[in-house]
Amino acid sequence: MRVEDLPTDPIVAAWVAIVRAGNGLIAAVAADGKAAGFPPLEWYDVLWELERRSPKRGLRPYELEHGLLIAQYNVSRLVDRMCRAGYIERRPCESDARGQVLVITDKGRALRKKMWPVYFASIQRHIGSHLSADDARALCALLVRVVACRDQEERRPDEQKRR
Amino acid sequence: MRVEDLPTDPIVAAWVAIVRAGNGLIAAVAADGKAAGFPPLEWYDVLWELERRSPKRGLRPYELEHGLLIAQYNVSRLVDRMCRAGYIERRPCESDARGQVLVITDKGRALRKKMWPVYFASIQRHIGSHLSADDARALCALLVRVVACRDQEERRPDEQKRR
DNA sequence: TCAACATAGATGCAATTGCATTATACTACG
DNA sequence: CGTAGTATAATGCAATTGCATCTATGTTGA
Repeated sequence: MRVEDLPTDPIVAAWVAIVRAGNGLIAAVAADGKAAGFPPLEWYDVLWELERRSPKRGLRPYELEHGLLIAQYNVSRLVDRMCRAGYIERRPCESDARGQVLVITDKGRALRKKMWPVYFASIQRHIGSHLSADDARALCALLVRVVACRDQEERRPDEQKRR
Repeated sequence: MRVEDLPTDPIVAAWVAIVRAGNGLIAAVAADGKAAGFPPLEWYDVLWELERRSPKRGLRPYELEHGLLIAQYNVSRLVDRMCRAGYIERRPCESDARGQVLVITDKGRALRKKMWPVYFASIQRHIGSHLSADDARALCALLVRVVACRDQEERRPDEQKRR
C-alpha cells in the first residue's frame, strides 16, 4: 500500500488504510500462528480475557461478546468448541439461572502461555520493526479516538446491531 | 476502547488498536450498508476495482486476489455470485487461455453508484466526525508505513500463504 | 401476584469460508 | 520438440458464520 494509492479525501483514505492495515496484519499474524500449529487467533483472545479478567471469577458469555465484538450465536458456538477441546469450562451461574460462567482450565492456561511468545514475535516483526515506540503511541492515540467515540454513539440509541 | 485498556508495550498496543479499530469500523459501516439493503461490503470493493482499473480493459481474477487480499478460491466463488447477480461478467482472456477477464456491467456500475453515497456518509460519520483532516492524514502516514513494509517482506521469499 | 416485556444463551438451516486437490494451459530448459 | 515445473482458476467437502427463532429465566409495574 502506498500513500499515492489512497483516495484523496483524507477521511476516506483513513478508512481504506485502517481496513487494509487491519486485514493485512490479522492475516499475517494468524498465518504465523497457524504455521506454529495453533488454533485460531480468536481462541487466544478468549483465553486471555478469561485469564486476566478472572482470577477466580470467570466471565459470562455476554461479557466475551461485548469485549471481543463477537456475535452472540458465535460466542455460543466458539465456547462449545473450546470446551470440547478442554481449554475452558462452563459452570452454572449462581446469581442468574439463565446464565453460565466461563473459566479457563489449566490446559487453557498452558496453551495461552505457549501461544504468546509466537504471537508476540509476530507482532514485533510485522509492526515493531517498522514503527518506533513513539510512532506506535501516536497511532494508538489516533485510533483510540475513532473507536472510543464510535462506541459512545452506538451505545446510546437502542442497541440491537452490535456485531 | 480507552488508552488505559491497551497493553503497556506500545507495539502490542498498536496491534490491539489496529485490529479493534479495523473490526469495529468494518462492522459499523457494513451494518449501515446492510440496513440500506445492499450486498456485502466486499462487493463494493470488487465493483470499484473493476470500474476504475478497467476503462475498457477488465481485470484478471488474480489481480482482484492481490488487490483485495482475498484467497484465490474465494475470489473464484465471489465472482460466481456476482456474475449470477448480473453485476459483472467473465470474458475469455485472449492472451492466456487458462484465464479470464472480469468486466463490470451497466447494472454493476449502477449499483456502485447507488452504494457510494451511503458508504461515504457512513465513513464520514464513523471516522470523519472524530478526526480532523490532518489527523486522518497523519493516521494514513503511519498505517502506510506498516503495511507497505510488510508487503515487501512477504513478497520476497516464496509466497504461498498470502491472506 | 401475574401478565408483559427484556435478557441470556442455544440451535436449525442456509450461505460462506478454508483446505486440499484437480484440470488446464503456460514457461523454461535440456 | 518434449518434459518437468509453475501459474490460473475451479471444486468437493468439512468447518464456520449469519439469520431467524426458540427456550428459559429474570424484571417491571398495574
